[in-house]
Amino acid sequence: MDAIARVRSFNRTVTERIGALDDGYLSRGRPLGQSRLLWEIGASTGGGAELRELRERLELDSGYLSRQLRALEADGFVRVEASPDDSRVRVARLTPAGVAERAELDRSSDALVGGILDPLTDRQRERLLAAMDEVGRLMTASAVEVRTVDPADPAARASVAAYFTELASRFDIGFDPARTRPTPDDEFREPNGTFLVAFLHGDPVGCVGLKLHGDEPAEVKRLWVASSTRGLGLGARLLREIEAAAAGLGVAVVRLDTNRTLTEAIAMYRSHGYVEIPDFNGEPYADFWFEKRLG
Amino acid sequence: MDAIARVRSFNRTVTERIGALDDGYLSRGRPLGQSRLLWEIGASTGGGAELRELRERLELDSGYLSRQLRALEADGFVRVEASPDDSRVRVARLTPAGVAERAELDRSSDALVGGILDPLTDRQRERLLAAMDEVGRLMTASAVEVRTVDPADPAARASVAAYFTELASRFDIGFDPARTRPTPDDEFREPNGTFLVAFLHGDPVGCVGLKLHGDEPAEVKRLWVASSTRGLGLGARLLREIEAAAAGLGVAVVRLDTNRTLTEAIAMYRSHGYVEIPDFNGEPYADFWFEKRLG
DNA sequence: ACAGCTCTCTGACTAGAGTCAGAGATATGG
DNA sequence: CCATATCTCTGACTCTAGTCAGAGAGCTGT
Repeated sequence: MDAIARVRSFNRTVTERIGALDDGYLSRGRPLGQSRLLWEIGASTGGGAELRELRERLELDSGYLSRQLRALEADGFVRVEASPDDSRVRVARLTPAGVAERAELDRSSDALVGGILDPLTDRQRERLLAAMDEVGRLMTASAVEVRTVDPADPAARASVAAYFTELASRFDIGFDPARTRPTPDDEFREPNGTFLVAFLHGDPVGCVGLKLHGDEPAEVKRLWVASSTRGLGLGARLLREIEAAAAGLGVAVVRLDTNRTLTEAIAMYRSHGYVEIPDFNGEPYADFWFEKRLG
Repeated sequence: MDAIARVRSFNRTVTERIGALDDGYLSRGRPLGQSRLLWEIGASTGGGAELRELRERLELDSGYLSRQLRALEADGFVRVEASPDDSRVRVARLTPAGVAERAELDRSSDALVGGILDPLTDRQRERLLAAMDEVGRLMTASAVEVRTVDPADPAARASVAAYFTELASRFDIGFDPARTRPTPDDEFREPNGTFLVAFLHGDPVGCVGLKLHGDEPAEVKRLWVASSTRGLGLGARLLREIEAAAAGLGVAVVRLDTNRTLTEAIAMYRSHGYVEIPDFNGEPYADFWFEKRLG
């Protein structure tokens, strides 16, 4: 059976069984949308959910959301009131009855999950959960999109900021961006270089920059993967993609530096054909320097 | 993370990505139901699909199906005509335009599957497909329902018939039901015994019978698993359930006989605590006899 | 031949989900 | 303070999906 047929067959089995999980929401005699909304309002931390945020999360039309909330209000599960900060913004919060109802939804959904797990032996159950985790991880990995982005773009800025924060927490000597060798935006922009950002559901979850040095080897910098997406092979993917971009720009050799605390990164460089070389840039935070000949 | 949370998380990831596969059907500007129908008609072998069969397969209301077909006819994708055998029955077949349209649907659905698989490395892809197979298998296993059924019930009859057919094809000396020791229905009925059938989507896919012998050990017979559901642990499950049923009827020891060609069954008996004993029933087709003390 | 059944079709509904335009209230920068 | 933008709400729609009752044509056993 070829790959596509296997995915299709998976799709059939899973949608049939997992699709039934939505029935938990339907089982309380309320349209699915309202139950989901009830659930989502309850999921918001503490004080309730701003409507605009709900709209964004659930991708709902504003008129539609409004009507759904009215229905939930009529049932006494939700109260909608103006936000104290900005009275254009309205905030939905569950009433005690709403909290109870949501707990009931949870329970019936749990029961449906139980219907899937209970007929299995412990060993089968463990294997199913492990396989589910694997499918979930790899499908998440495949949902990640890597795009060339201008280094001044908010997504690039956020990525680099997160990268620096990460360095500060990992390096045993801390990290001060001011002490590292600076790289102005322009050096990550064609024709001087390029910058890639990995997005998951629109949020940046990784990045990598490339800085050309004329005939000298180009430099790979700012390779970062959000902690939420570790283990998906995203670092390797960014590395592959930046190497491909470099090759496309006529680069024959790439170099990079790294810190001794970044052990996974060092292992990854070695396993992807990078070989250790002496200090080539005097970067104060670096302990190791690597090089790879492309193509 | 507990089991239920893991299933929920799987659900979220998968429905988001896999749900998109339906978009392939929607992408041609036609309601989902019609595209599915078009696809299903094309999937029928050769001459077209009988409406009653389509209705059954897709669980559609007869009026609803009729309307959908009219729409597809109006688009020139389908012709519906009376069956030559029975002119109450109508048969839907694709026109050449319909065949082309269906191929187009296939292509856009393939492209969506590709969108999932393409961003992955070969190794990741192989792991994803393997994990999908595993999830599919185990979720199918958990969809199997084992019920006590009267031995005269059509599902029980069909199971036993399939069991005999299987024996005939496996035994090196063939199998003639008339030569085996007969078991009248009543011996698989309480208070003389019991009979379990495993159902998948309403179809029988396995069975097992129990025949009491007063204070003597009870006998497990007719243990069968459909070839379509091998490898799901269904044989072991039926064995467990019949042992539980036996224990519930006060049985302390169960026995069974088996043929040397049924090697998986023999291995299963051994691994489930059955020990070999001498011939206790003179069954002409048996080569091995086993016994297990319950509880 | 005809009663009773099977199969399909039509008409008349309902419900959920979602879209769109614009009104009204409130904030904010200049 | 005014123009402009933001946020929510209402009213008026559309579409898909699906249900139900009953009519009409055709088959089958007696």
